Amino acid sequence: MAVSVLIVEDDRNIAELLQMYLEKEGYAVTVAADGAQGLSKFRAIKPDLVLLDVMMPVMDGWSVCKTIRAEAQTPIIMLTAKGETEDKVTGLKSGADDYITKPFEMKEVLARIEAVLRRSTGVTAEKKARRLVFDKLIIDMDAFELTVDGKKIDTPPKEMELLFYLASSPNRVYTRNQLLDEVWGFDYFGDSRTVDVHVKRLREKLEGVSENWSLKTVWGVGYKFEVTGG
Amino acid sequence: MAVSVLIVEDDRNIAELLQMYLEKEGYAVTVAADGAQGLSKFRAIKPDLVLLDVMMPVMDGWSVCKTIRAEAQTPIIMLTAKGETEDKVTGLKSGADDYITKPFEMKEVLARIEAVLRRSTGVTAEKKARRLVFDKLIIDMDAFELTVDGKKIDTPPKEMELLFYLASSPNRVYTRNQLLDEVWGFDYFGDSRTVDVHVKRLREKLEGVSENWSLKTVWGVGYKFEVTGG
DNA sequence: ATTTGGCGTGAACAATTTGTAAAGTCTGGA
DNA sequence: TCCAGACTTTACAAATTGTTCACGCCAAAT
Repeated sequence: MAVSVLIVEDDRNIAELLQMYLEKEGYAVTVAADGAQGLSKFRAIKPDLVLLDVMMPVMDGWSVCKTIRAEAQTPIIMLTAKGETEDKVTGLKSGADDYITKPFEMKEVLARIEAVLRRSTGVTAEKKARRLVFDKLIIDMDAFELTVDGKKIDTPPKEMELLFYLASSPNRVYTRNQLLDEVWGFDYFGDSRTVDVHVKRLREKLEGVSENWSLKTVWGVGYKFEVTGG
Repeated sequence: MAVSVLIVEDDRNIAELLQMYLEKEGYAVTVAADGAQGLSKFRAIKPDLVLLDVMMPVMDGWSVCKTIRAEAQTPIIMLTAKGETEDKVTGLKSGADDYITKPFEMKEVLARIEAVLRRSTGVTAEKKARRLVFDKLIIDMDAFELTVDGKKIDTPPKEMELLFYLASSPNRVYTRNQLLDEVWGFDYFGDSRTVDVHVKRLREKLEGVSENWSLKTVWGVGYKFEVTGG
């Protein structure tokens, strides 16, 4: 499957240039003309990487960057005008993975994209992403640690795995049976109410920490890890 | 190319039911009425997946399962009567990949088929669009969210499914009985006026939002989701 | 205009689903 | 073996949804 790149850039010339070049290199490219549109396209297509301009109408690059970071680990490369060096700090703080200054050469863009993808897929190709970061919440399956509001919370395996699974696809609903299949294993034949109990215990650990996400019940269907735009 | 499924089941009703549903989902279905026939058809068409009943004349499910396993890695899902929990162990030992207990819901069968295929090959039948977008209206069955005019509207399962079904084929009329079959399930025997009530509640949520679409009554026939050129 | 069957609506009732506490079971380590 | 923590099951109240029913109105046919 092709690697997909979302370009968020209001200057149509630059956007088209990038698109043309990247498509020639075999990337699947989507273009958004402002921050708001970028965010909505991001949610719709879940690209492998985002090229994000800083100066944009409607919603600037930093905001988009932070919002994306609150929902996903997708690598982000920021594009900014020359001379705004202080932006670099802001950008990296907002969660960007790399940083390119205009005017840039296409070769450089390509090189950086490949570097970032290598870095992130080097982790995700073999293993899946084993670490999820949301606002005030870190789910680290490598260290097997749950960090809530800066504090480590001792959490049993099943709860960790359940939360990790739900949070891996924010906003998506899973039925109890799906969760039993995926978290407990397809050969598990227990009562589906077991899920309820684990959700309850997770909620005790997570409640009141952030307005941006929560474990939500979808009545008559199941559960989801809901993330509201930050 | 279509994904092919072989159903080995001696109960003609169940077999036809499964066939109908799976074909509607885009699978190429072949049916065999007993174990021996199942095995010979398996060898002839080499399906991508096998649905295998346990209790059958001529050659029971376990034997067929073991024989298939000796020749191929094709995923196998066993079908068995309720309450025979020890069969679960036997089934998994015989090499089955999953296990469904009768009576089952079609949705669950589909979910399990897709789960097994995803595990083994990563290929499933074409997915339907699970998300419909109209002017000021988003029906998202993955997140199980109805968004009207930018606001999320809390909507019960039946209403969501009914709206989704109607909106999947805009301008097409469905009779109450068709809707009961498709949304409520073929085995539902309630009053068809139930549909009216759900339509009414949907209309309350949707009224006055857009000129471009509406839930319309087709007198003497049924309902449709009407979309006027946008 | 009248008639007839279909439809909209509100409310009562039934059924299902969920939150939660608590008890029971399992498991690995001391 | 015993213990402690983790997991599962059970039970029941509370919340939410699904269904039925009755009544009055409306569309279409005569």
